[in-house]
Amino acid sequence: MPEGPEIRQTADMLARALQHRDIEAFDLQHASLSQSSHAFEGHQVTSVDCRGKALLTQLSSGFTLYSHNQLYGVWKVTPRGKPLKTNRRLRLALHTQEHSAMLFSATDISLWKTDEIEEHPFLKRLGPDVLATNTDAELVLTRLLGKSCRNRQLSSLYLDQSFIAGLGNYLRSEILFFSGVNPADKPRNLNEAQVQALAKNTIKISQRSYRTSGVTLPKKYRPAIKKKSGRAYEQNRFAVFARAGKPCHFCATPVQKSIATSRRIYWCPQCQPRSE
DNA sequence: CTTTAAACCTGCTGGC
DNA sequence: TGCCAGCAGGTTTAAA
Repeated sequence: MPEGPEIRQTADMLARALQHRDIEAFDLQHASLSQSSHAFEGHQVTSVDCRGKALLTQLSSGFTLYSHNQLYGVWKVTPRGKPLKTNRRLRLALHTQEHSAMLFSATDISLWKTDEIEEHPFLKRLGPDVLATNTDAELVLTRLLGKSCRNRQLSSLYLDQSFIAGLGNYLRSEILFFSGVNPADKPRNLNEAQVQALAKNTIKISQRSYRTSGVTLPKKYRPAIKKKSGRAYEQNRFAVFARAGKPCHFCATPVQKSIATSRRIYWCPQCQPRSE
């Protein structure tokens, strides 16, 4: 169940386990890989990167593995040979001397020649990755005010991967909230300060989520929580997302919930008034 | 051009 | 306990 920050952490995890290590064994379960042993046999993983929510595992064979987790795919890394308890369907496993990296459940998997990966139809349409080092607030601002974005509702724009890749449903609610803008507004109707805040927070909140493994609510608004999982943790990850009816941390007004672009969205009517 | 609705894939949860 | 409907942090497609 990943958005950009979670996918980037997965890429980091895979890189730690696989990068520059010999692939000693592999298991190609997914149909699209059945004739692809040559890409893995006797080779190494050169790098693991992500573009939005797509993972790109580059191999020394000159091929790059494209995989997209969608809602349900998941990568697991274990010490080599340690059995893993799961009912999920294994799609792909790469084993180094020390580790096993296994991809479960994902269906969107394909192998590309590295120099042709840009031809992938999904990658071709992506905007800049929100967590890429050269993506900054200025770039987001430029895109917000660009022709194809400025007249669209923020609620729609902030799920569109061609605007900024890696944004997703919880980041949408959180970024709009911290920017004090209403989901129904459009970039062209915001004032200067609002667009600037929005651009800045798009980067800031995404980076915070990456750094904290998915927590966008600043520490000072959260009770001390020991475990990085469980109900208390889940209920205090976000400022507004999944907090319908609960008091806004800034003004105590009940958080609103509705459906926008077929997905849940949350906002504070007091902190995020319409600007039109 | 922009928005909306439905469909698809798989996994998990909650209600009966 | 078992089954099923409904939902999920995603994406594509067609249609309005």
